[in-house]
Amino acid sequence: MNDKGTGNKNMNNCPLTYALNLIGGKWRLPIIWALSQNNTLRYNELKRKVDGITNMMLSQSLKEMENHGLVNRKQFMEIPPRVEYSLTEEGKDLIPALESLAKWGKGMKNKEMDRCNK
Amino acid sequence: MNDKGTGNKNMNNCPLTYALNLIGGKWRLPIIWALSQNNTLRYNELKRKVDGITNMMLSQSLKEMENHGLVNRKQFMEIPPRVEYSLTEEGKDLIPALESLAKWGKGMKNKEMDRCNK
DNA sequence: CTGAATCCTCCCGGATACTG
DNA sequence: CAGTATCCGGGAGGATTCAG
Repeated sequence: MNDKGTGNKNMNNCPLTYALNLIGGKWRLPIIWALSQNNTLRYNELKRKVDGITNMMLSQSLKEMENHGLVNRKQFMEIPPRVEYSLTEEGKDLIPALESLAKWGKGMKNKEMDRCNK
Repeated sequence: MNDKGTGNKNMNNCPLTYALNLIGGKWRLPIIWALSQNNTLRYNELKRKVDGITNMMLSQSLKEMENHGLVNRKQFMEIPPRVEYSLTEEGKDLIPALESLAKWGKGMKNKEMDRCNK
C-alpha cells in the first residue's frame, strides 16, 4: 500500500503519523468532510460537493480510503450504474478529532489575521 | 506565505484545512512532538531528537512554524551561539487535538493488522 | 454513470558544501 | 553551535482519453 502525504520512517510507531497518512493528501479531507455531512452520496454527487476534483483523484482517493476502512462502497447492479459512498463507523469516529483540530485551526487563523492587521 | 502539504483552494474557509497546512509536511509533526516533551530545546538537541532530519529541513521547518506562531525562538547573543526553541501557548493548545487524532490512528492501525492477519 | 489508464508537470524534500 | 546556498531526483497530483 502506498504512503501518501506525510510519509515518515522514524515515527512509524507513532499512531499520530499513521493517522496523518490516512487523512493526508490533497483531497481526502474534503471528501471525508462531504461524506460526514450526508449519510450516503453517489459518485457524481460527491464530485459536485468536492469542487475541483477530477475523476482520477476522486476514485483514487475513495479506493484508498475504502482499503483503509474509512469509507464504505456499495455498488448496485443496475443500469445505469449506481454506487453509494458513506463513512464507516471508524470514519465517523474520526470526526470529533477533526473538529478539535478545526477549532484550533480557527483560532490560529484569527491570530494570523491579527498579526497582519497590526 | 507558502502552503505546504495539503494545499487546497476550495476549502480555504475550512479551518481544518488551515490547521493541516500548519502541521503538514514531513517533519513538522515530529518536531512539535519533540518540543512538546521538553520545555525548551537547543537546535542540536532538537536535531538529535528528530532522527534523520537535516539542517536544511530543521531550520526551514522551525522558521515556518515560528512565522505561524507555533514555535518560540529565543536567541542568546553569546559565543558560541545558543538558540532555544519551545512551543508557544498556541502550539501547546494543539497537543490535545493531536492526541485525539493519535488515539484514533492507533485504533485504525489495530484494525488494519486484524485485516492482514485474517 | 462510474470509473481506469497513460502521460506529464511541478515542487517538496534530500545531499552536499559553505559561513558567522 | 546554528544555521544557508545550491543543485537535483522522486513522487504526488493533474489533464486527457478511453471503457463497461
